[in-house]
Amino acid sequence: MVVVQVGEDEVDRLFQALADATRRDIVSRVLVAEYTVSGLAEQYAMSFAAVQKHVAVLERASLVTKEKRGREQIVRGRVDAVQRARRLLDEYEHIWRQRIDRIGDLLAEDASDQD
Amino acid sequence: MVVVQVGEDEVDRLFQALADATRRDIVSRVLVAEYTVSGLAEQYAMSFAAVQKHVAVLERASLVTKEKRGREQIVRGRVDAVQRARRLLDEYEHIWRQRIDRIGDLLAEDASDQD
DNA sequence: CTGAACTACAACCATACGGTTGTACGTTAC
DNA sequence: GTAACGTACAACCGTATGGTTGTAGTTCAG
Repeated sequence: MVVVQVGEDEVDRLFQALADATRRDIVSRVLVAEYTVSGLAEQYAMSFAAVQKHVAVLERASLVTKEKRGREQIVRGRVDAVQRARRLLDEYEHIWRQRIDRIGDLLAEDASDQD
Repeated sequence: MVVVQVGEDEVDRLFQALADATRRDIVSRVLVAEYTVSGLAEQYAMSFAAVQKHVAVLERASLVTKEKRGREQIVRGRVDAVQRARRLLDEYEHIWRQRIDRIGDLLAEDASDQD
């Protein structure tokens, strides 16, 4: 089977983390440069705690890492998680291509294929 | 800029739709073959209405289409939506590569680059 | 040492989500 | 025409989500 062998709930967390504009913006920022949590919070019109929660969601989804440096916490983006998400979508496209191939097969053979 | 020009809430819907294992399974099925809604519902240990809701979420995210045929509704996967999601993630990787390039620049030049 | 800065976390609120059951309506079959 | 099928949708429930404020613990500066 072509089904990916990553934990389903892990994938859930990945896409769920990406399903918020603020979080996607955070990801694109921390992929470019390092930010402290408060440095990120300054960028958005919401409370510090709200941004803190967003970062926590991203961390649980492995999209960012936090590293304590003195009294501040450095946030960095993890491109490998992004790549994994992209690869999952690649698989869907691959499945779809097989469908196209199968249509070709059906046209070539008899139409007696059901399951 | 490399920033994609798709509505943010549209992207929200896309990733949010993908953030559920049942919905991802539906997508992979309807990318391979056509299903009726009740045909899909048979595949899962949940009520028909629950599956119906999942399909509605996928439809709102443009990941599937529904086409009425007689008394049944045919569900098909839209690979273009999958591709768009994949392309969004591609951009994140691209941003990340630019960061790598920038690090190279900093090493080559003087370290007087801040913003 | 004291105060300010950075973070963590709990409590709370409104809303959305995933699931259920029940009802209603168009379509097919007999 | 009637019964069964496929679908749509509303109402409801428990829980998760995204936001807030408030409190408390570390760490840095003076």
